[in-house]
Formats: sequence, C-alpha cells, structure tokens
Amino acid sequence: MDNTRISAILKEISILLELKGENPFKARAYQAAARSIAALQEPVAALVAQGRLSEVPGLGPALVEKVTELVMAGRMAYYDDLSASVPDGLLEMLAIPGLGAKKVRAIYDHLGITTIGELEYACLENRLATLEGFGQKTQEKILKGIEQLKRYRGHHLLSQALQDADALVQALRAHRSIGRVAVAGEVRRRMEVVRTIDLVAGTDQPDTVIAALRPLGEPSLTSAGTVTLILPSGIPACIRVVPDEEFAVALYYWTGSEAHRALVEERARVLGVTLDERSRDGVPIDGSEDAPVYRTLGLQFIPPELREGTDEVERAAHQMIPDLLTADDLRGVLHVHTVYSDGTHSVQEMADAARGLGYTYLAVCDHSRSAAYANGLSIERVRQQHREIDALNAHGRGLRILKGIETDILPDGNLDYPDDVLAEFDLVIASVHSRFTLSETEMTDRIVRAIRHPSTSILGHPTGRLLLAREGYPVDVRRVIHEAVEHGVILELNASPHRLDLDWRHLRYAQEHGAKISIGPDAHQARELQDVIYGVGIARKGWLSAKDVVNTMTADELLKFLRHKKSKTR
DNA sequence: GCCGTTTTCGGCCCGACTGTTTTCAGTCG
Repeated sequence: MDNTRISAILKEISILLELKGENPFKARAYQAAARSIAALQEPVAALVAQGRLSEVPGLGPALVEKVTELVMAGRMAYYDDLSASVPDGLLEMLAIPGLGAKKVRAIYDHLGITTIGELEYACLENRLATLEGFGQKTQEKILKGIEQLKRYRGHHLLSQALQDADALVQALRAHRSIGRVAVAGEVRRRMEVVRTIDLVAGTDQPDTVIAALRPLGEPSLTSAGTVTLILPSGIPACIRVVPDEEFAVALYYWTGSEAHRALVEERARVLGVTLDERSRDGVPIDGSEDAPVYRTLGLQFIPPELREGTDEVERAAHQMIPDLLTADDLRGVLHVHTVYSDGTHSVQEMADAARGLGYTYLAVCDHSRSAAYANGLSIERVRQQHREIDALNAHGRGLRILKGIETDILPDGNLDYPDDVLAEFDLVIASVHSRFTLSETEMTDRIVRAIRHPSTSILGHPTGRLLLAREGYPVDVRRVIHEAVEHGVILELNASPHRLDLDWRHLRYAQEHGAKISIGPDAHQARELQDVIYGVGIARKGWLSAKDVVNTMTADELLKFLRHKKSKTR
C-alpha cells in the first residue's frame, strides 16, 4: 500500500469523524497525519519495517498502531467500522457548497436522508426549509449546488485521466501482438476536464486487447471493434481496435473534435478526396502518428491541442500554425508555497526538487498576512524568509530562489502589505481569495485596481475557478486582459490540475492582444512541481509559443523584465 | 488524537460572511 493511499484513508477518517460529530480536534489530528504522510519522501512501509513510524510528525502511539495495521494487513479495522457506520451518500453531500459536516449530519438525523437524490427531492418538497437551523435560502443554495454537481457528473480532471491513460498504454504495449498504441480523444487534446479516455490500438486481435486490460477492470468488446472498460478511478475508457495499417487515420479520427473533423472533411471535399475513419479514398495512410493525414490534404500538421474546430484548418492551409510551447522551453518555476504558509515542504526542499527537475530558478510565493487560514506571512516572517533565501542563494548550486509573494487582493482592490514592503519582493503575484460574491463590475474593478498597483507582477488564477467544484467568480476577463497588457502585468496560467486558470479559451484572446503569461504550478508540496505539464498542455491549447510565456526567460531576463515594468508604472 | 510541558492535562488557526436567528452556529478560504 503506497503513501498516497494511506494518506487518503486517514483523510477520509477525518471526514467521517466530522460527520459523526466527534471531537473536531481528533478529526484534525487525522488530517494532519494524512498531510504529513503525503509529504514523506520514503515509503511508509519502509518506515514500518524499520520501526521508525513514530518519527513522523503527527503520528502518536494510536496512529502508529493503526497505520502499521494498515500496512501489514492491508486494512484497518477502525476505518472499516467507521466507514460502514456512515452512508456513502453523506460524504458525497459534502461536495455541495454550503453544506458542511454539521448540516449534513442534521439532514441525516432528522430527515433520514442518505443520498443526494433524496436530498434534492426533500428540497423540492420544501422539507429542508422547515428544519431547525435551515431556511429558504439554504434550501435554494443546496438545490443550486445539486444542479452544479449534476453538470459536473461524468467529468474527470485531466490529471487523473492522463495518469490512467498512461497505465492503459503501458498495459497494451506490454503485449507483443499489439502494434501501435496511442492516446486519442479529449485527453490527447488536453481538455481541462474529460468524459472518457480514448485510445487507438493497432492489431487485428481484439481478444489480446481484452486480455491486456483485464488487470485494470472488466473490459468488454462492443460490436464496432471497440473495447470498453471502467477504470478504478471511475473514468470510462474506449480502445478503438483497428488493423495496424489503418492506425494513422483512426488516430486522427478518434482524436477529434467533431467540429475539427468537420473542417478537415470540408477541406477534403474541396480537394475531391474522401476521408473516413479508416482511410483516404479507401487506401490506408501509413504512419505511427496522424501527421500523414494532414500532409495528404496539403495541410501543415495541426497539434492535437488545437483541434477544436475554430480556425486551425484555415491556418494550417496557410502554414500559419505557430511553434507551440513545450515543457522543455520552461526554465523557471513561478508560484510555489512552503512551510512558511500552507505548503508541506521547506524552501530548501522545494528548491532541491526544482533543481532536480532541471529548472534554474524558483519563485517562492507564500500567502500574505490576511490569509490567516493559510498561515499567511506577517511582515516579520517575510523578512525572516528573505534572510533564509539569501543564505540559500549564497551557495545556490545552480538554482536561484526568487523572493516572491502571493498577496491577497483585498476586497477594495488594495494589496495586503504596505508599498515599501511590497517593493522588497522580486515578484508579486496578486490573487483573489475571499469575497467571491461581489457583482461582476465590483469584482472587475477590484482586480483592475490590483493590476494598476506598481508592485503587481502577476495576476494569480484570474477567475478563481476550481474545476468540477466551484465556478469562477464573476469577472470581465477581457477587460482584465486589456488592463494587464496596458500596465505590463503578467497573467497567470495556474497549472494546478484543479484550476488551469486562465482558461485556454481566454488564453488565445490574451495572446492575440499582447498579454504575457506565466505558468505556475501553485505547488503546495514538492511533487506538485510536476503539475506544470498540465499548464503546458493548456498553454498549447491557447496557441501560446515560448515567446508568450515569461518563465521561458532566464532569471536575469525575467528580473529585468519585472524591473522595467516597475520603473514604467511608478 | 497529538503535542509539549505546566510531568498529567489543556490547547489545538482564525476572521469574515451568511443565514438563521434575535445573539449565534456553520461554512469557507
């Protein structure tokens, strides 16, 4: 059992304890232990074997015993009992905005409701509003939340889908009788959320595909030569099994999107060519990729991320598809948190991890003082962190640490420190973390005010959305983009797979209007530095090239760029 | 349930908002 799974179980116990109304500090202790284990560099199993589990912070005698049981026996009686005593539906209800453990408990205790479906029905019957502590507004809010959840249902984060797609590809490649294998569909197009994982496998033996995938679920063959299965994560997968010589066209076809295919087929029609899901004019096009499909139509290769049916085919016809950003173009990491605020690793640990990934600089951007929940930095602690960064930079071993901050944009649009303190940072990310309920005009004015502050370098996660969990706050994104361009402020493409904000649909508009973009992982632990790959996918989807993205610069170039901006606006 | 010390139990992160109340509980970031 790996650390991720152990951490997840401890986290679930903490939620179950809250739902049962147990001592909240006990629940928090489990949460702390979960976090602590997630941050460990070595496997818990190894610590158990060496009798060193008690050295992990947050693990006392009781938890050492329980975690040891989990590792040795593969299960924990306490968790099993707890889990059995709480209906699964109650955990799902917690995803509804405005519903916390106490309210869910009350709904269960007084109305006997155990599923979201029943809850919806009770709201429609006006039964919730009569419950003590609840009212009309709460009932409406819950109904709205349920509507939102329904919209999200059947969608999955790109990060999970990519991980699952990898596992599928590995499983298929392990079989010699399967030729070419590639990821297609929404995952290949790097949609921020996906409904299915599509793959194309070149073989005339669907049975082999089924055998190869049996360890991952219960694969079955549909009549159209498609193998389907539901993965352990809950994501459905479709593997299109085609003869190897039809691979290239099938990969093109199943990558989509439908709108893109319509444009390509129109192009083919004009050229007097027929293109179906298998061949061109009945003749297969050979290739391990689908580039030959585009070549045969006289088109420049269209990277899968751009295949959304806008103007990509027209651009390709005129050789106007730009060189898109690649992960190798990035030299520095912007926007990570450390133990100073709500991160799990120290400045040095984050720096070591960034160096290990080949980056040459790292901007540490912890939370500012108003973010009490995230242990935001007082002015004194800012200075303390700066001293630590200076000391680490004195023998930097190839990685430079920049003094950054993620400052809250206060409700009135001011930043969270006096101007003289803000001037001490190399880089200032300004983000909205509170008061999401302003009107669009008020919110936009608030953000514009922050953009106009001379110290603001980057506008963090510009719309504040959390994918499959929370809509962004209302904001006039185009106005924000224009203000940012005018005042030399960089727009963040937050690469956390939960955010991917700014959205790629806005990124292209920003790029066309001269905006500069930074890609930041918003990492709260070392492992999350690798989240930049999701940002790169979305950047490509937004038609960005290396020149549009500021962390393709060297540290010196970036600092010069930021200083220039400051001197211009002061 | 953990931690630290006050060596045997008290404190554990907090401020603001919202909706329900009529002084506060629950949720959220």
